[in-house]
Amino acid sequence: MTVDHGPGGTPADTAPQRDTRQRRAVLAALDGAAGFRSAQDIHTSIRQSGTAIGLATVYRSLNLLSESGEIDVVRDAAGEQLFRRCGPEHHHHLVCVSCGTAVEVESAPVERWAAHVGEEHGFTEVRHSLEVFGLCGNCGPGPTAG
Amino acid sequence: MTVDHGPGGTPADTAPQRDTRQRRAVLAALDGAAGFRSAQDIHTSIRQSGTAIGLATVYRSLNLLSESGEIDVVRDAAGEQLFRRCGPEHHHHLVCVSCGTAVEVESAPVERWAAHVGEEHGFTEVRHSLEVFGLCGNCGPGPTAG
DNA sequence: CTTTGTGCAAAGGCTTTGCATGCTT
DNA sequence: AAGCATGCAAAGCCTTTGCACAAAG
Repeated sequence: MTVDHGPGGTPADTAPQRDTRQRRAVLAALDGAAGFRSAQDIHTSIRQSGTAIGLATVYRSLNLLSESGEIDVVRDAAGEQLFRRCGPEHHHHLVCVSCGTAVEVESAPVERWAAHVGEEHGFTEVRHSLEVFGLCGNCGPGPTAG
Repeated sequence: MTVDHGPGGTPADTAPQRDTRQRRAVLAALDGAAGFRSAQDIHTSIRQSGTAIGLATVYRSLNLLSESGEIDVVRDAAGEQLFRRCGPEHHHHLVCVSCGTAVEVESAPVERWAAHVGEEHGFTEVRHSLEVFGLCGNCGPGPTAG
């Protein structure tokens, strides 16, 4: 899944970024989304809401945002990057494979487990990526959903 | 990280596959590897060992193998697919980011945690993908490695 | 005015696909 | 003999990059 905050946790190397309409639109699109969204979805969404913006700009903004640690990036099975805005703390997501809704979940046990496993095998600078997928209550086993 | 056995566990829908030299070479390359390898690495490796094979064939074989559940597929941060042969059982890997060595690790606690988290949020058909990365003993913090 | 951001389109990398031929069964 | 597998190369997809213009500070 590849959640990538970077090995060191919080990058915090926030370069002075300008305040443009496009940059704001990207943030807004992220905020308005229930779960993870692809760059192209975000691009389409912004355009549909009336703001002119290029796909390259969306990618550039998204990359800056993720480098600043302001958004999380995961990668789906197809290799497409998915973005979501959330706090800088380390956590994981429970993602609905049907509607894309994502819930941030407590992961303390996993954090410990990962650290433990790493030490046990003599690994250092241990980090991990984890995503949990499933069908949420709304999309769950029903007449049309599965 | 996206380990993809498919939602149902073991696919087992093994279509009759032919026994070709190339197919064998791919399996052999996987067996001879300490950890995960990219399709292109495998391709190069096979050619270097004297077997003629096309890149497309490597991809096709790898895809068939993963669909049959004979190999695991993960995806690195760059979006490249990495393959590794391992048993059909569900497990996870501790991967060295430097040399690619992969260790299969006990994951019972994580299995339970994932199932628990899913239920707690009303999710069904819960599955997960997880990889732990780090520097192994050989590549660990040293004069040139870190 | 200087610097950074934007747009368009082309390029880039990884992966898949089309079509004729070879090998497996 | 029949059919899947192979090879090569072109196409496909997502993403990044180059260059000139516009906007932000």
